[in-house]
Amino acid sequence: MDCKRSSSLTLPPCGHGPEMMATMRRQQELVMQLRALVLPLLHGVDEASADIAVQLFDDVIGCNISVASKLEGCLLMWSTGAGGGPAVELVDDKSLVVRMNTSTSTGDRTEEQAKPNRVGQKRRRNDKRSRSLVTHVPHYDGHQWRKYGQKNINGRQHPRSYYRCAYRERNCLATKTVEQQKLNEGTSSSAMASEEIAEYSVVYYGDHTCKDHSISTVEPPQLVNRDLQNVEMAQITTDAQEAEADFDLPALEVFDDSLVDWDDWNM
DNA sequence: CGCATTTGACCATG
DNA sequence: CATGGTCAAATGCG
Repeated sequence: MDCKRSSSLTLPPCGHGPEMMATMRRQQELVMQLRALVLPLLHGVDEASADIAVQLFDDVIGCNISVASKLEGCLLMWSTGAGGGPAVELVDDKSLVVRMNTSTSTGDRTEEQAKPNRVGQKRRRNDKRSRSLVTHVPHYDGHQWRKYGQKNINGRQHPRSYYRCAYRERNCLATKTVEQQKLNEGTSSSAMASEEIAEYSVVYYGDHTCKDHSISTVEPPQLVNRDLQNVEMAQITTDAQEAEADFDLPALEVFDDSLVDWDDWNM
């Protein structure tokens, strides 16, 4: 979906639309980062306060998303349908196509390699429940992801990476895509987007069903911590509060997985 | 050696 | 037919 976003979109009469949009985006990022910073601290100390904090953060973020969405709608009307690059958008659902050849979870992949016979591995990710956001730290969402693909999307500078939940063996079908956005293209609104850290647009698909720690008949996969080296990290373990920040990213990735629940983000 | 990532190919969808 | 999502062998790292 190459939204040929024209940087020369016709502005609404006030002219502050994109600027407001950028502000909303920035606000969203700040809230997310603040949340990532605060919640782990509260979690080990005061559970009740932590729960309230989770609610509050989610409410704030939800409000932000709602406003941004409406603002985006206004901007789109004014810009004659040119697709913008909003901070948060709901991916529309064209058709939700479930893969038709669901393999029998154990014995399919070993029997052949790269045969065109084995088909049906496709699933269009136009789920109504997808959530997207823009962040500097695309891997701090409290889940373990495993990368399974990368594609160059036409017209995009940076490739798109495809991740699925590392606990897929628990029938967790959550996936996400991470795509680096081009740094501030227009230099339109100065001084705000002038971070040297790249922005990533993260889109989540599906829900995590691996959240309950009650290991149900399936042992967790052997997750090696080596993905902590590259930026591809996401904390899940319960003692995640103690994670040292030996990566160059800010130590925002310390999330207890109970703190992240994107389920109610649909509007 | 076992694991996750990389990367090219396959294939569904529009 | 072009594009994007997924698979899986190859690769590399700890």
